[in-house]
Amino acid sequence: MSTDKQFYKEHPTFHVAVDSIIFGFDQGELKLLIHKRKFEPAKGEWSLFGGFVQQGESLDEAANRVLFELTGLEKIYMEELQSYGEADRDPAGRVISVAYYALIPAKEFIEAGNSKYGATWVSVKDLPPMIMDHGVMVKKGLRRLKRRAASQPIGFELLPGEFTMPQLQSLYEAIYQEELDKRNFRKKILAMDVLIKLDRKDKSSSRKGAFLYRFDQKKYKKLVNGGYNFTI
Amino acid sequence: MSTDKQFYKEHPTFHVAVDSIIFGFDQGELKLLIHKRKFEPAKGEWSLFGGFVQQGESLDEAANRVLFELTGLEKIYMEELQSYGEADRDPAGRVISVAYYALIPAKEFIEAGNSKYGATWVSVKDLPPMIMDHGVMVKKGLRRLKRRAASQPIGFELLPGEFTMPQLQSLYEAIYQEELDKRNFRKKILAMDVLIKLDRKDKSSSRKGAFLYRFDQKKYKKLVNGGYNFTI
DNA sequence: TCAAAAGTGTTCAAGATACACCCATGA
DNA sequence: TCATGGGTGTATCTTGAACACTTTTGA
Repeated sequence: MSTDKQFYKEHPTFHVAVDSIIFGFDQGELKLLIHKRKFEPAKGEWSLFGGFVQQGESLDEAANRVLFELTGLEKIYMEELQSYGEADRDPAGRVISVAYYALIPAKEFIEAGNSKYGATWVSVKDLPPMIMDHGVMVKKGLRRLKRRAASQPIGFELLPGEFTMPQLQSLYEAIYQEELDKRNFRKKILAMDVLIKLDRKDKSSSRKGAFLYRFDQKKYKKLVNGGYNFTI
Repeated sequence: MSTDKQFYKEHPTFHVAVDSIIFGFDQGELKLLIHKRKFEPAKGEWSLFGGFVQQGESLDEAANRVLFELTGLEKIYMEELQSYGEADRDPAGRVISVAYYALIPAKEFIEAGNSKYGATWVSVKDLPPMIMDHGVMVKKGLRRLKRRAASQPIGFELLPGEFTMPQLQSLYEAIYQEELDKRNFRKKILAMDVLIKLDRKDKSSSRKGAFLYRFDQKKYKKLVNGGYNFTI
């Protein structure tokens, strides 16, 4: 075993960071959580939330830790997006960064934006310039979100546990950046038979009120095991 | 700037490796290029081809270098798949690995398999156990290939520049692991209008001979820019 | 002449799209 | 009573799936 370590030792080591593309949904808009960088270089410029991987910590663990330190949120939907390893991507030294994207439920939306880290939600339709390759990461994250949302029920991660049809539709419209026909949308979603309709209404956005639904995780898993394919 | 380096310095560094899932297509079968590991631990067990990232070298460059050193091939289709960063994934020490998948054209198939590194092509339908998390990587690579092949014309990367319809269909059957109807397959492919039919035939597999086609890269790019979506 | 692979069209079913009006409610 | 957003059904078109026979040619 000592010979192997010998072997590995010939090779260089690198700082490894995780950067998170954190999406939220509010006011009918898809938003991204960013902050102003606290140290040089590029101090004061917009940046994703990131941090260095520590000893004994996996990449996933590092990503979850960084998100937790920032927002206090745990058990958030997170998925690796892509690694960024250009030798000169960080002017302050070589850092290999693994980008993750995360979906924050609407319920937790406000608090996350009010954290002590100066986090700010910005609309994905109007993104400011960001440091280094963070803009590239976000673009890639958006593309991935679009594709994933069409083929897997991850949209629900961006909504509260109980939501209305108009809310759900508005979310998909924000992700796809296009308007959908509400009759066809309902038909499609309900045909998949993964929603539970509650007998309560949400009256916060209309006098009539809209029925609340819940996503049926168990039913969904059964369908998937039976070879079912979620598609919107 | 020295303060930043100071800042980075507080954080640990890691060995970073690339591991390549190398697919080839031959005899109607989708195959994977692997070799027997040359050093402890797990010496002599099946392993993907990998290597450590070097100073001044990006991840993509490292992946291409490793593939070149192994097969002598350049300009091969390669794409990052996923990073693997469990703290204990390598028993000989902490290594963060970035998995890539590569598609080797049929033409280069044989030479790659005959390299001095003892490379061996194995059918993806009958994979041997592999070291560490390499089996997991391959599974993920296969899933990705399936999805990509359905939505982007990457299948052509696995064929020679000129190919016949039966060959192309056989490739898709190998990727999807299911049989396709040849009339429907032709209809779909030809309807996309990205193939150039040549007036020559390949007679190596039948007396009648099958017409050769080429993939029309330019036409495809135009279609994509026009919002077209490749789908098989 | 015949074996073996290449090539070709049509029918049917399902899913996607387009589209317009009534309902419930609080102010 | 009326303004606002929620809710519903049908007709048409497009797309995918199923399916069988003829052609070419070298041995």
